Amino acid sequence: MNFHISRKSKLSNARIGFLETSHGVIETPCLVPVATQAVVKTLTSEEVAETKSQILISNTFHLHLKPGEKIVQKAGGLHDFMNWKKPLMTDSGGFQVFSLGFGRDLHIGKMIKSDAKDAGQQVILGSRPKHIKIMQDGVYFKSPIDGAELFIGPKESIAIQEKLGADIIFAFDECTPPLADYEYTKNSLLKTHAWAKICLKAKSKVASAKGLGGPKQALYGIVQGGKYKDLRIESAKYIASLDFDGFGIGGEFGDNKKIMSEMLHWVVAELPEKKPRHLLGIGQLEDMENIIKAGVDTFDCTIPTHYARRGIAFTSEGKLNLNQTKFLKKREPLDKGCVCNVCLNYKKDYICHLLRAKEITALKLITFHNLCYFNNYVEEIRGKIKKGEI
RNA sequence: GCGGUCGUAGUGUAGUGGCCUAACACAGCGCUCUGUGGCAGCGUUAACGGCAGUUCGAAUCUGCUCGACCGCC
Repeated sequence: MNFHISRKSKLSNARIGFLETSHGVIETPCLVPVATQAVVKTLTSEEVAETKSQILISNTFHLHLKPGEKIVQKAGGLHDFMNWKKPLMTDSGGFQVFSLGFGRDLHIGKMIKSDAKDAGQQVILGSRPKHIKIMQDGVYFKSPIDGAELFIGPKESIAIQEKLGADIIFAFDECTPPLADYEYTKNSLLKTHAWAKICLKAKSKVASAKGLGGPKQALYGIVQGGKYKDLRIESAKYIASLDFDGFGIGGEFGDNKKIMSEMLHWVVAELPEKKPRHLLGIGQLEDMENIIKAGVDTFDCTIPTHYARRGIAFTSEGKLNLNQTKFLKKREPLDKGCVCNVCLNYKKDYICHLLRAKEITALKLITFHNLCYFNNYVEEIRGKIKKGEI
């Protein structure tokens, strides 16, 4: 993998870059749609390509469970398996350490809102999640399929990701819970750092016969540190000192936009200029300009696809909940300025009807539109950087 | 015409004298969702067919009435 920066903003940390992989080049900053189970839910890979999506991210944990990396490897790797010709990333499973652990116990996501804090819940040093065991060398999960104990540590994650064969893979980390106190976060950080080193060591230096894994596969380290400035900086410094091809920034980012930008600036200041930075799991429309201005090159987010399946379309008029009956009377496209295939061919009344009739095509149409809308939105931001506006 | 059964939120049901300020599911309306359960959660709107009576007290018992369904002439 190669990364070239073609333009740097004079007004911010924003930059235009080209990330070259063996499956093509992507222009950054760039949204990475989420294909957890080797599919962008509701769409075929060809349809995803039509939404101007440049790269997708799949998930190590989920694909390890189903269908298992051996099946994918036999199919020739993820690209062939899912018929996606462009670049791919795989997340390491580190997020599942949170989402299946404290996330599940406390019914929280990584973006905690202040009312949950008021409930007095906290994760302190010594707290243990109910359904998984976080150990020094990895994590014992319980398979949701047959309840079998399932161990994933840094070595295991890398081995799986090499078999899956994405262009960019991530180090195994613990996504720190947003309710974690300083001590827990610090301790968690040390684990993530130790695992980062093991991941680097575990990664094959020689290309396999099938071209999966090996030197062509880029490995990103992940910065944690929660909401604590000194820990974020410590983590960024440490991860940056290791021989990673790029960097992921994970964990929580506060509960408002201002804090998010601030936290990103702490981290980005410590990362090498020339290597790509990926922000994990963040990408609301209203966040995009800020995270890009903070110096983020790629970012994955479930918002466009996840919201689509709840009937919510993103438009220049804001979020529209197409379940609402008022849309049955609107004979107009989701967004009047959008030229995506859905907006050119379908109207709100029809999509509203499909949603209310529980027809799966509704989810597909909105997913397609939302991805187009998000990708266009990022494209516009790239345009602004090129024009020197941000 | 006679006999019987039954009428509870939009729909389907629960409740058979006081714990009913009437419950549940779905539908409706609104909100939440950031390294994804095509989920889920939260809030909210909304009903005892009608009229008399019995009773301290009626969705519940009685009478009449209206309506639906079934059976028989």
